[in-house]
Amino acid sequence: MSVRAPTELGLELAAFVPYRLNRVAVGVSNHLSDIYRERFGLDIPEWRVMATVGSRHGCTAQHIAESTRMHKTRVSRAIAHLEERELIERASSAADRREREVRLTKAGRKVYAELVPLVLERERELLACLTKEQLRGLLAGLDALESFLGLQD
Amino acid sequence: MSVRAPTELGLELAAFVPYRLNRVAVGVSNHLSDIYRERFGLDIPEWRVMATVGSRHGCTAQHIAESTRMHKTRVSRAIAHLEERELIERASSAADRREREVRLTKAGRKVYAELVPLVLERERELLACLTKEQLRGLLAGLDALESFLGLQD
DNA sequence: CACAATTAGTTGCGGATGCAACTGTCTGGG
DNA sequence: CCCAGACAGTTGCATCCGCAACTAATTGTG
Repeated sequence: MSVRAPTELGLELAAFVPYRLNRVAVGVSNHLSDIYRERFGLDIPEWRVMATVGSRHGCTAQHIAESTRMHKTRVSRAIAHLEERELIERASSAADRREREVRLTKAGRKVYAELVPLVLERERELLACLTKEQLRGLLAGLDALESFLGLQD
Repeated sequence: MSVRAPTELGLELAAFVPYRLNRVAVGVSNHLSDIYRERFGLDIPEWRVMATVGSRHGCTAQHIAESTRMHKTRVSRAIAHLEERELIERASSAADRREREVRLTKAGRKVYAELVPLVLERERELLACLTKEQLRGLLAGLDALESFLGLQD
């Protein structure tokens, strides 16, 4: 199956899947970030840290970095900002004092509890533009690409 | 606070479509950039400028910015780098002297001619991990999402 | 024809980011 | 028991990026 005419010499970015994927991912991210940026003042790394910490009962920066695939310095700085805003708190782990256990504060849990439903609703709105077959195909395509690229968890 | 099942209110990033799209797009972009970064020393903005200019016979920075949806300053700086490397050249437009017509130099056309087949081959390799059904679903999903997000050309 | 508004493109600046080097802590082979 | 190496996390530094302000040229409107 050919994506474009095989005789074409040039490259049309608008039909080039890596480029289209990037553009759609950025568009979806912007569409979503309206919520956590404008309403809660979070940027992308901070939102991802909140999402990761909120779905567990405490975790390390190392775990957040692996889970979100962000660079450890990006995680470190996002954690520092969130700690300043008192949305998360850290305690040195007793078992390994190199580690610091990250948890949501009461204020952080409040933000998380407000934010998650809004974000899931945005996802639902977004996916509503797809037919069931398109959604199934898109998810299957993402599965296959994640597998090919070694991105599975 | 009330007891709740984490799967009801919690958010699992690994199953969250905006996050999966971003991760796959970054992975695909890295997979692709091995070619233009390591073999030709181009970064992403430079590669996109080359791809846009190469498929036309001269265009303006404005056109490149619209076509690639990059910020005009990002385009301006990429063009400056490529001009230093003598892969592109600029000439003031006679019709509108604010504009500068961007073209590939001979060296630029050589890089473009080598690069495009390699990049298209990478895209083919990537898409080969998908079944026909998955590819059709993915492309249909991208179409629908681009339309929903107002990203059509 | 004059001048305000618009457009193409560049640049100063503050903030974000990744890499490498660093601190402090843990661990395993001798 | 000790020290080299590994590991968690932070920070200095160079670079990248977008916003806003700027220059220069064009267009529209009276």
